[in-house]
Amino acid sequence: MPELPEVETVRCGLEPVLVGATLCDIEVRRPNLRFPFPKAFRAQLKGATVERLNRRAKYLVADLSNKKSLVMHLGMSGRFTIMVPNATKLKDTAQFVQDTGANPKHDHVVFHTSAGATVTYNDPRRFGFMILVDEHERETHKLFKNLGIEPLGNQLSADFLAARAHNKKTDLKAFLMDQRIVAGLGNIYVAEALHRAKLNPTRITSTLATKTGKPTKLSDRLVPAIRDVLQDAIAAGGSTLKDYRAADGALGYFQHQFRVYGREDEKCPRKTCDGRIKKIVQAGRSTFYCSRCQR
DNA sequence: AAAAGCCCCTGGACGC
DNA sequence: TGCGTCCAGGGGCTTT
Repeated sequence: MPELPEVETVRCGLEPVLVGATLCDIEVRRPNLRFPFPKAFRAQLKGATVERLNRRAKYLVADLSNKKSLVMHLGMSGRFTIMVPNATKLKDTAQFVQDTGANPKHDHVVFHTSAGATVTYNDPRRFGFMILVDEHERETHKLFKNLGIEPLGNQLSADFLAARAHNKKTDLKAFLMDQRIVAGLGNIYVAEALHRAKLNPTRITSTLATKTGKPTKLSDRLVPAIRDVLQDAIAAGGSTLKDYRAADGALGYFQHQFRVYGREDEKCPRKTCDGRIKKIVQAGRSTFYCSRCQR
């Protein structure tokens, strides 16, 4: 499910409820998600105060007062819902639960804050996970140490892309999906960024750079395409496919702005292009693009 | 070292 | 209505 814009939307929703809150209890309703919960998971969280809630790539990182960080990944189907004290009247609660559309049998973790709020993690496919890392591991843990740059930070540049693309034989789809290069893009936003940049997802990555590893005009185009699509998606509250919701239960609306993703056989949305959107499979996953204007 | 497969898991859409 | 099949916002791990 969630790529960078969805995770950022969730982070923004959770932040006002969790930051500054003390976790007075945690229900862990099964032994594992994708990975087993860490030993003493509940005990380590209980009584801790959340000092910050950050996002790194597609991870949420809650820094705790006990010098640990709770690292959470939503996998494909993970979502959070918040209930605050004012909405706990039975009728409101029932309505709210119904509105979120989540099957309560997949409510795997419930955080209770001292302010009376409840934050529930629901994840039917259980590809998500939660782990605890020590303060000193916040950047060196194996999940983080190989992560690439944040695409919305100032490290993303044509020079950077060219340097990483130099001599690479993979295609652009794989290049942008590789979290070790740029972290946070996924299947949707790679497709959307490549359309905005007029670049074919099957293009060989090394063509983003000259023989000496300097940027070509192609990498110049790719940088704003990546930034813009992510910023636009965050502004729209992410994308809602199937069951994604922001933590406050709101739907994201960026899916209405998809230019190619899920639009097989539709006309290319670029006004000056009369191509149609194609669907191909790369590395076992669908790719949507216009073969006319994306070269 | 880089790249390609396999796999984890549930549920919704579709065809018969 | 009830199957069986395919597909889905990810990424760790194993194999080439």
